[in-house]
Amino acid sequence: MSSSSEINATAASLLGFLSDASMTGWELDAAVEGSIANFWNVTRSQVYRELRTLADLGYVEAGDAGPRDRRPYSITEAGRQAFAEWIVQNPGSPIVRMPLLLTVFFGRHLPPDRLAEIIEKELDGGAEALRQFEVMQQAYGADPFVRQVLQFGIDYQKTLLSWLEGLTADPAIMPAESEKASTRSNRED
Amino acid sequence: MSSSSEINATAASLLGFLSDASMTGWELDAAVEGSIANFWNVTRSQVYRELRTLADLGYVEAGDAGPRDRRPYSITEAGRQAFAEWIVQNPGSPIVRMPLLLTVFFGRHLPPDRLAEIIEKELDGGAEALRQFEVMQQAYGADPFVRQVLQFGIDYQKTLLSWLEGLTADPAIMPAESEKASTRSNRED
DNA sequence: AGCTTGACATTCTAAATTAGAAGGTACACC
DNA sequence: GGTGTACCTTCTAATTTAGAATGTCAAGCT
Repeated sequence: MSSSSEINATAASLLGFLSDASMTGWELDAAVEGSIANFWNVTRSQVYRELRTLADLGYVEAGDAGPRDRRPYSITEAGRQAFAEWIVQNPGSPIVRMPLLLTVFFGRHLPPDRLAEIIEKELDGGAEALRQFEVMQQAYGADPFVRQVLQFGIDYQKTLLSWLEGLTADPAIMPAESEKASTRSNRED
Repeated sequence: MSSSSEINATAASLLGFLSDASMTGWELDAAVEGSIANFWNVTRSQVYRELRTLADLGYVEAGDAGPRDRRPYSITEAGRQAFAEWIVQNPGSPIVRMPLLLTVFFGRHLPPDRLAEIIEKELDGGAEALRQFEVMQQAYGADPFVRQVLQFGIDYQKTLLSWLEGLTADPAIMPAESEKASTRSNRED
């Protein structure tokens, strides 16, 4: 009630990063990409746009342009306060778009072979993502909060993977499973 | 390559519903809300807009307006084909926005008490969502594909819940946990 | 019957968001 | 000293969103 200007979660995240160190838009984009991108999608243009908005609000301050118009932004006292006000709020409801679940939902319109292919590919992708998260947890382990978020990524990927395996094992979905894993190792691509 | 007009996943979903029965925009919105809304967000306006687009493309046909401008749409042969072409594609990558994870990620800027509150609330919400999915699985159990999608919802919620419980148990995150579960069963609301 | 209320159904509009093209700079290497 | 590539920001058109605006019918009340 006391604060009239509510910032959105993306802007708030930028403030969050900036409260550790001054950064340019480019660096912020990289920071986002390397951390929260998996559960909070931000495009590069949005980083720059929000940065300008935040500057207008007085929450960040642009330093002098460096080498390639490289402009470092630093958080202001007002910015720290805005961030503090944002983060105590109840987090909003998640918004997800999972095309895979759409495909499975309408799966009865899909040739079983094709579905099997799709699931196989998702299994590969999921395993890869899981590995990524595990590597990141090694690297970023310092902050326990960050560590827990990465842990969620790991838990989630594992859940996804075993669900996918459950799909392949469901006879109502994969009826024509005649040949088992024996011949599997032959085919590669 | 053979098809020039690619439809988006939302439009495709509408075709998916319409392949079972003709429906009005309102009914489609309700169908979406009662099934895929959890993993594919669609607003009402988008339903109507896509319906018009699909009509322009010849994938659906509008029937005569009924009682309250209520206009039933039915899928055409071309529509069935477009849907068939859409569903065999590789599902795109998921896009998620989870404010909760943002909050935890920046959790060190948050008073521990407040974080505990937030987690508690999320635990409640998650338990409720889990119940919902379980009820839905009872009701919609007919189609095994739908059943599996609901199963994913259940698995996911369970993962979320145990992760949240892990958070409350992490001393690096919840340092001031003095009183344990003993008094918990008393409070009901 | 006439009136009121609320649920039903669609359309419209302003704002937010996105993807990615466009424009420009500096550094490293030849 | 010239050239290519990676760096860094800005811009624009298209898409998407939330929800206000508009209107209709049905049921219950007097």
